[in-house]
Amino acid sequence: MTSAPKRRRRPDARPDEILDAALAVFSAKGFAAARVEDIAREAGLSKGAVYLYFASKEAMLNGLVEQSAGELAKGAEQLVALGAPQDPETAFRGLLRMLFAAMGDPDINAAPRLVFAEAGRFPEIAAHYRSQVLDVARRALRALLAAGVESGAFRDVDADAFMRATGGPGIAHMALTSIFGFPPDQLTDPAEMADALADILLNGLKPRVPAL
Amino acid sequence: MTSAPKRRRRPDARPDEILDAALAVFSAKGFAAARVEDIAREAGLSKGAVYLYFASKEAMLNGLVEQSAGELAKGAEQLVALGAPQDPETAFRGLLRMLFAAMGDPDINAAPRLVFAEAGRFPEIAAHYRSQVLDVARRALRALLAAGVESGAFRDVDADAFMRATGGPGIAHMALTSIFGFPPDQLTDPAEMADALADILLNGLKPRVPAL
Amino acid sequence: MTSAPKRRRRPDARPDEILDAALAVFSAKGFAAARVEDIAREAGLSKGAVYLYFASKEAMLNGLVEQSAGELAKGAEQLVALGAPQDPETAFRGLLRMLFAAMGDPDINAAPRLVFAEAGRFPEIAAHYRSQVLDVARRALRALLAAGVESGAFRDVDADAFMRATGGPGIAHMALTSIFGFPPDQLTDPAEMADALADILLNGLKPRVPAL
Amino acid sequence: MTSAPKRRRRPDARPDEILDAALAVFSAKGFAAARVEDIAREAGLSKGAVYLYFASKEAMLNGLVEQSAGELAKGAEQLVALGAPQDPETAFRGLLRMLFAAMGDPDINAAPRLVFAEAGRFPEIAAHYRSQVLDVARRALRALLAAGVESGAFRDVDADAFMRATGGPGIAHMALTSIFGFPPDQLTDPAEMADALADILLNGLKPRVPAL
DNA sequence: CATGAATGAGCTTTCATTCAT
DNA sequence: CATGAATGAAAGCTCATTCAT
Repeated sequence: MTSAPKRRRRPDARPDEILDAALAVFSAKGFAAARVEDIAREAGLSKGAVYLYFASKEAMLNGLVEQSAGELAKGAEQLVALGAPQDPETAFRGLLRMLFAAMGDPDINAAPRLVFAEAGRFPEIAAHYRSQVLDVARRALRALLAAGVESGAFRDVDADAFMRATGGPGIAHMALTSIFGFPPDQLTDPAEMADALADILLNGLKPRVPAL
Repeated sequence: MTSAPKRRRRPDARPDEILDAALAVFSAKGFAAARVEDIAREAGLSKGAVYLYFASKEAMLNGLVEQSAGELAKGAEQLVALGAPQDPETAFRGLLRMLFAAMGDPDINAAPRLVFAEAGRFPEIAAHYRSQVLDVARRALRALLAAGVESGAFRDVDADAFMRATGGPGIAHMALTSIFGFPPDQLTDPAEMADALADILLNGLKPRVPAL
Repeated sequence: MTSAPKRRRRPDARPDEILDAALAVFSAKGFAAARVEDIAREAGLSKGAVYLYFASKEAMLNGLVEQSAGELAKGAEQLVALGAPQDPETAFRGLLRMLFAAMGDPDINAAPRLVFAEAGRFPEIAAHYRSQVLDVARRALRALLAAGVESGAFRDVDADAFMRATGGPGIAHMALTSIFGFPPDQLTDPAEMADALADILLNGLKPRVPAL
Repeated sequence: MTSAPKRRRRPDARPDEILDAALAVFSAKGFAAARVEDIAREAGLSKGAVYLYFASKEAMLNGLVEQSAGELAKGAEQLVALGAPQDPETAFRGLLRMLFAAMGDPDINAAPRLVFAEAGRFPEIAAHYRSQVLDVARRALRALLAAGVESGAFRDVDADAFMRATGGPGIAHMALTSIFGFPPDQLTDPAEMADALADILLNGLKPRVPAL
């Protein structure tokens, strides 16, 4: 509560503060159109100070992506690992709920949105995301799928199709809400949306009755 | 059919040639990093000539988006309108096949990818896409859903959830293949992928047996 | 006498005009402190236009050095080659006159001064000057010396010492007049200065009388 | 004589340590491109500490020049003053030896090289060097020349020409070896080079035989 | 005395846009 | 219609200098 002395607030928080600011500005203007000075101002620093912590604008983007990729992958993996063995269906519902909650929150989906927008022109970022997020997610989903097949809850569908069926709606949700400002007609609550999806997908994954 | 001297084939094709070139360059470098000179070269014109047809770089982006939005919406609408009344399930399968074929082809998905990447910073583009593509798609899907419910093929699920469940996997497919270069494990053929998805979703949409 | 249209005076003279301007500005401020904008203004162009002809500030320096090195070496070589066979002493006097005339004229010695000042931090420039100017000069002097020895006009002194004895005073002249603004006490005319030097050196190079 | 803790050896040596560091960095990169931080590191200090001793980067350059100018002039003057009365020829040989030894040693000629490179854009430095070094050297040479004339060893040549003939080869030696990395063909030893020069010049300065 | 985080002016370079030809 | 030289407004990055600690 003491007066904050302009300079040197939290000694080691600077890099993270800058990354937060960078995410905000990149997210708002795109990487190429973002100005370092804007990031600096957003972080409460001068332009030059930013370069004490990051060697270039691109270094900030990389730092950002690494940070977010780590969090993302860890989250999904844990969730699946936790619930899968006991009850694949419940684990799947939980996964979708988390996915929609994250993808529907502009603050949380800012990093993924950025990666979507920029990965096309930064092969390193694409590769990093692929190995740190997508591959991890695929493994997690494959495990979940295997557990479900084992328990008799799921049919043995193609893992890549399963990944698209599961993750795709989340991405679509993000795009519709945070990029296009699409007004939701009925299902405003992410959890309800997730449950509605889970309802369709779990039903669709269920083993068919022999007669059919 | 007379021999054309390379240039000035169809006197009015210039704008479209430029838009094609612009799509290629925007897609490769992003709007902000794309140089008008590159677009001009790609179109076989001088830098100055481009400005005879478009008032600014942003005008090219708008033209591009309008063009692509028109095509996209028309395609989806027609497909649904055509097949829906007779056989909603077959129409749905056809829709998914078209979606995956389009989203898996880098030449075709270039425009949607671009819109995804740039809509965040161009509200007009977002609005245009929303009204010309998303709203149209929603109406078409709603009609398809209604037809399916009517015929007893589908349950009456939420339309927005249905849209996410249908379009999402297509977007995911585009991202995985064209942005992240994700290697498909088993399902390389878009049609098979579409069918696998249709299999899951149609099953999931099927009305439950009362007993269950 | 027609009105000069601001743009496009002599179509292909631009690079040379820019190099002239660059020499003036580099010479006045040094390479590092020179601003491209100053060069542009000196050349009657905008900042950006300079980059239509040279890729970078350093490219201008290189262009400058190459240009000047070529002229310099050619001049010295021709002079020596012309007079040496007939009359080494006269050729030597001519060489010194040319050297002092060049080194005493700020417009002419600007390029050598620049090379002196910057070669230390641009190894390529040093190497280029060494091979294109210094080595050529050494060969020319060696030939002159050999001709003089043959004709009995010179003793057979060390070629490198001869080079220092001949070129050094020229460099000193340049430094004293153009760098330090040293006021000449008596010998203001470069030709007289050259002749006074020639008098000392030719006398010193003369074979000693056996008795002495 | 007690063990010094590395830092703070001689309390007043700091300025000189900084000047040493500054000379090294200026010499390597040129004044404009030299960074104060590099100088500080070279001197084993923090960037800020340098400013406790020098008000600005330019102040370091001035300090450096003053220091070196003093040493240089004093050396030459003493040498000439010492030997001139007794034996002008020997004094001249000694002067040349000292000159070549100094000009051939990169550590010793660093300061003169720097002055050569920068005096053009720092009028104060040029003026200081002119009055503290060049004028002193001219007086010393004039005295040596007068002594030689008196003793019958030298002809009465122009003093400025004499200065160029004496100092020029030294400057050339410095340039060839320390700036251009010119490979010496035969005379590697500075003393031999000085003697070869002395041989030519002393011979050239000798009064002519009446008959000639 | 000493530190090093912070500042901000200034520089090189790029590129959308214009316009004389 | 077409060209491409020219413009000039940015923007990324550097670094001399300051100052709270």
